[in-house]
Amino acid sequence: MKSFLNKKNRNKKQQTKQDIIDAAIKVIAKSGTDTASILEITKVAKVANGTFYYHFKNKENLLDAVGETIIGEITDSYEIDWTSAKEDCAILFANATKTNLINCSQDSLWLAVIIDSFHTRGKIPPILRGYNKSLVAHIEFGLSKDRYDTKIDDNLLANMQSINRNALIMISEGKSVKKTIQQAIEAKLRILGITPKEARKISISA
Amino acid sequence: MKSFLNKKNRNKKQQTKQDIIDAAIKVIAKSGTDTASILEITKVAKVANGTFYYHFKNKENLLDAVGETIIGEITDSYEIDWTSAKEDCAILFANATKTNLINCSQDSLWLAVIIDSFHTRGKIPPILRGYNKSLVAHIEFGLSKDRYDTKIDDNLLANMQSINRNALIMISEGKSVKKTIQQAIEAKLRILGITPKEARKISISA
DNA sequence: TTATAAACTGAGAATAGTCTCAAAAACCAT
DNA sequence: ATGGTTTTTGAGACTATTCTCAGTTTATAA
Repeated sequence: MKSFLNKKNRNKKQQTKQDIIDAAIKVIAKSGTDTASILEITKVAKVANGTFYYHFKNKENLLDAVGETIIGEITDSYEIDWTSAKEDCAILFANATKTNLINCSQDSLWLAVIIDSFHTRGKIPPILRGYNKSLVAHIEFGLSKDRYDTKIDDNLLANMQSINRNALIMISEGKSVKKTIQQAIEAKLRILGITPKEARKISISA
Repeated sequence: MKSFLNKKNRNKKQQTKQDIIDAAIKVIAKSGTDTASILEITKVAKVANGTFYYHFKNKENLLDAVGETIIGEITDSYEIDWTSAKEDCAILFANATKTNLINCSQDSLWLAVIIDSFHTRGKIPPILRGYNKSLVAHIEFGLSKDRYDTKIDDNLLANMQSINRNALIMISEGKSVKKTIQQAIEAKLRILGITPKEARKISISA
């Protein structure tokens, strides 16, 4: 069967879908994933309620799309090949943390959605999966060089994530971005086993 | 106007109220604060829906009562007068953390509710308020003795709380209580500025 | 026993949310 | 313009939840 979809039409459809995602981000930022309702999202997006169900199977489907939209923009900083890098891995890690937190804080709506995404019951939120993988690679490298002094497990990863999350909350509440990021880096390095003094030095120069 | 409430009757009323709170804890542990419904809570408590509204103004009112019930049982370990203590404050802190985490993990339902209470939008959950106050007193003492190396601010407190929360999550997922608590203590001490080696030593002997 | 106030009940009003669907509108190749 | 196709619409079916209230039950002081 011949498709009558031409480029212009596809753009139109895409645009509506994107409008809904954008509206969802606004609504989630305001009321959180759990309480955000389709009805309000379609109202904000200025489309009929039924239009939502033409583009998305259900709410979960929408949340995935929202997650992907945001992940796509903030995960660049993790794509580091630690093994081939020449600099001290603690310094690289500090820089990656900085870039990442700055990326997340660019847009206050996204910031709110990212913070919200941290608290899920049970399963790991999609936004964090990629982060964990790259984090583990980095810590393993640091351990192999005797640079860190810790054990890699769920607890450690959770603590690292929490430090990120707390930093983002502070930033969203208006605290100084620079200072907050410095503190986050320092806390992470200390947990990894860098001495307090050195952790401070690295965090300040990052 | 004379009151016809005698002791027995008052106990009856209190009992019903307590039944509802207990049921709420069960339901919240299963489905979380946000999705727990009054209808299900009253069903579990084996009282009519209307009875709930006789005892509580609304859901928020109930959640406060639940929080208070749990706080009452777990905050004992914080009631330490740091300034008059003779032992090293880091060791005292490690012991307090241990006692506290053990208290929280005694009852799996409470554990779930406490973990759930950590993620709230906006205001600090009642369960955490008392904790913060005592935590600050402790860190201030440690700083005055040059035992710690950090700055007290919201970020630090949030990170300390997150470490507790993550430990409780690990415990609720079946990880070894002893090991998890040790890790939590170690992470907290490191963030406070104790060197990795000493933090490990203290956490192991706690 | 009886009168009175407290405690409880459950039907249902009010509200709010998800999702379906038949019909309408918009789009575009011919 | 025409007609087939895609996209959008919004009424409403369905489900779920909060909360009210008139009436019932329970307890007990007198």
